[in-house]
Amino acid sequence: MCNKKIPKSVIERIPLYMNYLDKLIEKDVQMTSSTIISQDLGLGEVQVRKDLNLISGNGKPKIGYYVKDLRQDLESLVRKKEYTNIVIIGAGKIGEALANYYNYEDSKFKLLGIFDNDNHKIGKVMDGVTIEHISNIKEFSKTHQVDIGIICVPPTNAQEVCDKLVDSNIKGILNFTNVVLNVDNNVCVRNVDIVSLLTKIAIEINNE
Amino acid sequence: MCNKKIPKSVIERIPLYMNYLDKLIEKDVQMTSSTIISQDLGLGEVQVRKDLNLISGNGKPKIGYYVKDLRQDLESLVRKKEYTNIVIIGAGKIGEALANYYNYEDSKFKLLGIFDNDNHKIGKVMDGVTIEHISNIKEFSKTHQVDIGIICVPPTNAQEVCDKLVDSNIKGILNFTNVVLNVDNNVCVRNVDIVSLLTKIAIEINNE
DNA sequence: TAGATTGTTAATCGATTAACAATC
DNA sequence: TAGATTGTTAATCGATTAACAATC
Repeated sequence: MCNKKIPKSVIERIPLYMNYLDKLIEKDVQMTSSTIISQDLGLGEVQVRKDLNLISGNGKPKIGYYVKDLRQDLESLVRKKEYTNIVIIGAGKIGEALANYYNYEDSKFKLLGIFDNDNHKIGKVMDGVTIEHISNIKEFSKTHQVDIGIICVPPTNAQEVCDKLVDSNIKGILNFTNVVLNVDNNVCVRNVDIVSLLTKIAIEINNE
Repeated sequence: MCNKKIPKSVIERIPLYMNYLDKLIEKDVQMTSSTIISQDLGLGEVQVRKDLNLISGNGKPKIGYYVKDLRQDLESLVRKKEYTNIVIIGAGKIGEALANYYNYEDSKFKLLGIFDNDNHKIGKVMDGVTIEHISNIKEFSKTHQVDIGIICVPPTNAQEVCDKLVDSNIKGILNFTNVVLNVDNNVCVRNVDIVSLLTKIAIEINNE
């Protein structure tokens, strides 16, 4: 469908560019350039130039980039519709924190549903969304176009929940457990394990 | 001090190996090998062999590795003392969720303190730790050896809090805001921005 | 025109993978 | 010994950086 394949390394930097451009738009800045962006973000100048050329290709020599156009080019890489729809699985502390997360409101991610397996929680409303039973997820995803599922359940249930999401045709998973999830390679998984992150930091400061 | 410099790419995989070995130890498995590990974790065989050789170097031809010894070699990369001490800055939803995080208990990370700037929260006990005012952090870190600070404050306060941590001689920072923190390069920062993570997933599933 | 910025081509660097000799 | 595993050396791959020509 889209044949412009973006390297992993570039994908890692895209949110950085998006946040940066959003700030420029807030300040009503019209134009920018690879040089300026690279300085402000602490990246290599050529790296930024290559990234932007790949992402947009609308740079003008001597001029640079129109901020709004560039922002739109980034946006179209991320979604072809207005919102990316997400669901949260697991209405515990982490799930709750995510549902309330201060960044959602002005983002293009829309929380469609929260699911849990604890009957005491079903029916409760969290951040304007009613908690449903996990067994409803497949039915739910038939009527709602769910793009990403966020797994915030205890590790023992992680793979089982993951399988349910994949079975519901959800193609993106954000995994907050420390379990290495087993999925088809057409499903995109990213992991946020706090202990793993702390461990990596500990290694780096321990070996300075 | 430690001249065995570990490449970034290897550091990324170390928590994976640690979790894996922990499971083997639970199951009382004595020996393992690069081949087995690579299959179970879905990594390249040579990659695992090279990693383990760099990390430990105690592999025996035809035999493989002693699980417990290998686990200990990994441990000594992460810390030279019993615990890595952490503090949480920001006692909001995210901070609270992290303080209660189900993984802490059996990990080697010890939560020493929680700090906030909201006087209503000071003195409250959260997960057995009393919330203190952020202005106490420097004094606190003189008497406690704090290794890592976790920033869970609103974005507008992130850089200011970061500066306080660095000023308190804390060398590792886990940043839960979407702010690009400005630090000396002897400080190690890792970022966990949910929206950025979701964005990267959205790009990948949008460009399949 | 001169300067600033672009995009591209070539060189370098680092990480992964392949091939293979060494060994318990 | 033969097989399984190790560690190492060489080849490949991808990402970054350097050099430079093109252009508004």
